[in-house]
Amino acid sequence: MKKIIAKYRKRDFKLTPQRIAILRYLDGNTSHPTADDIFTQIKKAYPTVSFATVYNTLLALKEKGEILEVTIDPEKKHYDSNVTTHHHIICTECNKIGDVIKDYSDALRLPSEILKEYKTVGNHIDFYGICKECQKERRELKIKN
Amino acid sequence: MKKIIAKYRKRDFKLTPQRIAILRYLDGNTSHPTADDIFTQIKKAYPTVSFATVYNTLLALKEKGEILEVTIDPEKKHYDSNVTTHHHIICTECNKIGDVIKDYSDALRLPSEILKEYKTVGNHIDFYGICKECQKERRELKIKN
DNA sequence: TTCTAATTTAGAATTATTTTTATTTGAGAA
DNA sequence: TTCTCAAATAAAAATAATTCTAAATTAGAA
Repeated sequence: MKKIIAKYRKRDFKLTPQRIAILRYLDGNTSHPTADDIFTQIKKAYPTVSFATVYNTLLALKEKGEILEVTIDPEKKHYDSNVTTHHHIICTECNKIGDVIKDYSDALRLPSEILKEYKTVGNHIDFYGICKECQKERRELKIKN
Repeated sequence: MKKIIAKYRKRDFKLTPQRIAILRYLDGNTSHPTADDIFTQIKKAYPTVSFATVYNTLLALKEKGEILEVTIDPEKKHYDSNVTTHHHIICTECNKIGDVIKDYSDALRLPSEILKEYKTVGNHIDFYGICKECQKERRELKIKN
């Protein structure tokens, strides 16, 4: 974390205690939190923190390329501090978002009609599945019924 | 369209004039409209139509598997009457959503760690690019400046 | 034609997110 | 260390998408 603070100090990003708390919370966090998750967490240490601060900070970090906004849950945005190439797998039962560390870029050749029409700049791949815990719950339900 | 009406009449889906108008609007429509787009369109013929009707109808159709909810725009849901395997390409300038008719299912082999953890049920692939019109606009801007 | 459960409507409520505004503060300059 | 001010904060209001509610209407079965 020391490193992180030093890094931001150099980068036109005023380090306030609230921002440091948000950075700390996001650093290495693979839970893909929403703005509300972050707000709830930061509120524990800074009871007066406002949503505006959380959203402002997330926007600033997004613009710096330090975090990604994850569009995968139709109800709300999630945030991911892992900006390296990876994908997500969402449990269709509990909506938990997991990481899939793999680069599929070579596998996705677009049809020539599309390449003619678009200057392509990237892609998103998400997977859907049922996680181990939810599979277990399903088995237990089956036994009961 | 006659066919469509006959099809729904058989399927536990009460056909009201509003619903027929929504079905007509969605049939073969590749514009990936939002609930608001649909509402605005239907209002022309049925000025008293409410958002609740649009959302109710979309939910019913989604549950029947007749349309897909497209989670690609972080601000709102889009709907797609094409339920066959295909993908989307979003223009990063104008946010227009285009179709990519191609099946990549063979190309996406999940890592074994994931296969151990999840019973996989599907995937979503989206592409990002700049569409022809926006490329043109960019060129014209460059000339002006 | 009648009946009834499903659907529609208008409007209020809810939820996520953004904006506004007045006040406070981090951090560089003196 | 203190001063200064652009940037950040907090509280609250605004906005936008979606859902809920309760009363009125209606599609389609009988």
